[in-house]
Amino acid sequence: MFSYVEENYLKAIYHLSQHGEESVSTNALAEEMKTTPASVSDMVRKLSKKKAVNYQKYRGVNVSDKGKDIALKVIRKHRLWEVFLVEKLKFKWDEVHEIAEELEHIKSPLLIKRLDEFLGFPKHDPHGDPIPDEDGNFSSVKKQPLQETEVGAKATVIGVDDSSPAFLKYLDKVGISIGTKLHIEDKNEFDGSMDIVLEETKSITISPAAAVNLLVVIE
Amino acid sequence: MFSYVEENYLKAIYHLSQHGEESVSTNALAEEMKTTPASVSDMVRKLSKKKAVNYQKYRGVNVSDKGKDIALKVIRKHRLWEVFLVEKLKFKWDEVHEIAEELEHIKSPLLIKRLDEFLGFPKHDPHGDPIPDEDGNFSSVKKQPLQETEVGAKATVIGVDDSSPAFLKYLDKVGISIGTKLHIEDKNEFDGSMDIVLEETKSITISPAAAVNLLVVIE
DNA sequence: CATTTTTTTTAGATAAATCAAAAATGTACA
DNA sequence: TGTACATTTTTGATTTATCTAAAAAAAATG
Repeated sequence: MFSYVEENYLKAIYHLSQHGEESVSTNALAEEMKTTPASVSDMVRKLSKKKAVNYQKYRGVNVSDKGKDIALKVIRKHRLWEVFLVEKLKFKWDEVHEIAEELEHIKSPLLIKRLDEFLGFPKHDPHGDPIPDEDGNFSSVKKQPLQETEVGAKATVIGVDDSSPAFLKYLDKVGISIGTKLHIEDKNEFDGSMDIVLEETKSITISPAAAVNLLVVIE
Repeated sequence: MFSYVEENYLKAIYHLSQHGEESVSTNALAEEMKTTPASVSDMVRKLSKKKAVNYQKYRGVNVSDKGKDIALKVIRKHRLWEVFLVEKLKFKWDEVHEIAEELEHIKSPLLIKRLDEFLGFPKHDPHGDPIPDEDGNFSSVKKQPLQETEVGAKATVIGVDDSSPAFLKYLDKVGISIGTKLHIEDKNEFDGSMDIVLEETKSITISPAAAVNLLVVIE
């Protein structure tokens, strides 16, 4: 139905219209897709003929309901594969994007259903971005840096902002990984460090530098 | 370097030259690839220019060392993904081929290295076909039906020939899956049934109908 | 509001993979 | 050994995605 390339265009149009203008310009799309405005014009006309986008010459473009559905399915696949790569194959957070760009175009819906199940129905990818469900709905829980979470809250680690080897090594050392549940005991005013309890057992103190880069959702 | 389509041609040429003639005809390749002889002619000329095949007009075609290397890498990926689909995602043996046809073209060599590791370095796919290693070498152990294995032997289940739901359900019920280790206690002459011990603990009797469809390697 | 600048589209070309029809080559057997 | 049949290649076209250069439209500016 839709080619690999068309899927990528739809994903890019959806992406750009999400953070920023509701109507996406040809130039902006060309930059995102690393191609020329001329190619974008052609492709957008084609997607319009297929009813995947709303488009009027010189007026920018936007995904239609149909296009949005396709874009969200691709995003769902991308993020599930990222979880797989990090959690099961031990890739680092910053190594997975390129591979997931390929994997996201594998067609079988049953494959994705089974993968989702295998991964335990994750709601966020390793970057903390939400994974849409089969119908394109996002989980309502919002990610936030641990730093901004108040004392007394219980939270689950869903990802990191900083994926430097040093930080990942540190997390490994103190026993934090995706899915780790934690309880915030106290914030120390004088240096901003936080006292937290991991999995109701291990107490640690975490620096503000680490806490801003650790993404959690509140339970 | 080589496109998705070129990889498939190389795989098909390698495949056909394996069981049968050493030189592959245009018509045979067209049938295998579900395309026309005209298309095959074009592609083969192109692969020849790229030094992936040895080819002389009207004389058939064969993979070069370079082409063989590519074909084996694709086969390795295909079979590793099949193991993943069956063992981890609980697909049935006969559902995985089509999906693996897509997955085999994902490029990242690191992905395959990690996948191999994650799966425990399997030597055979769920159909009992050997998985080439990174250098294209096949394991020397040969698969055989349990039926042909002699009394006293210790063997490991590597796959099945029959993937009907009924047979798979039966295997599940008696506790046989890929990797199950078994010891052959006795063969009963009168009906050809076999007494075997699974994982050194569970004794069962298996009918000849089941034993011919169960593929094992001897340890 | 006319002119310049920017953005976008169109036109014409190219590369990859394909096909149907026509031409060339090889094989078989009478 | 030559003709008929089968196989293979070539030719010319088509589709998809892309590009450069040129034209058209919209936006910005004085």
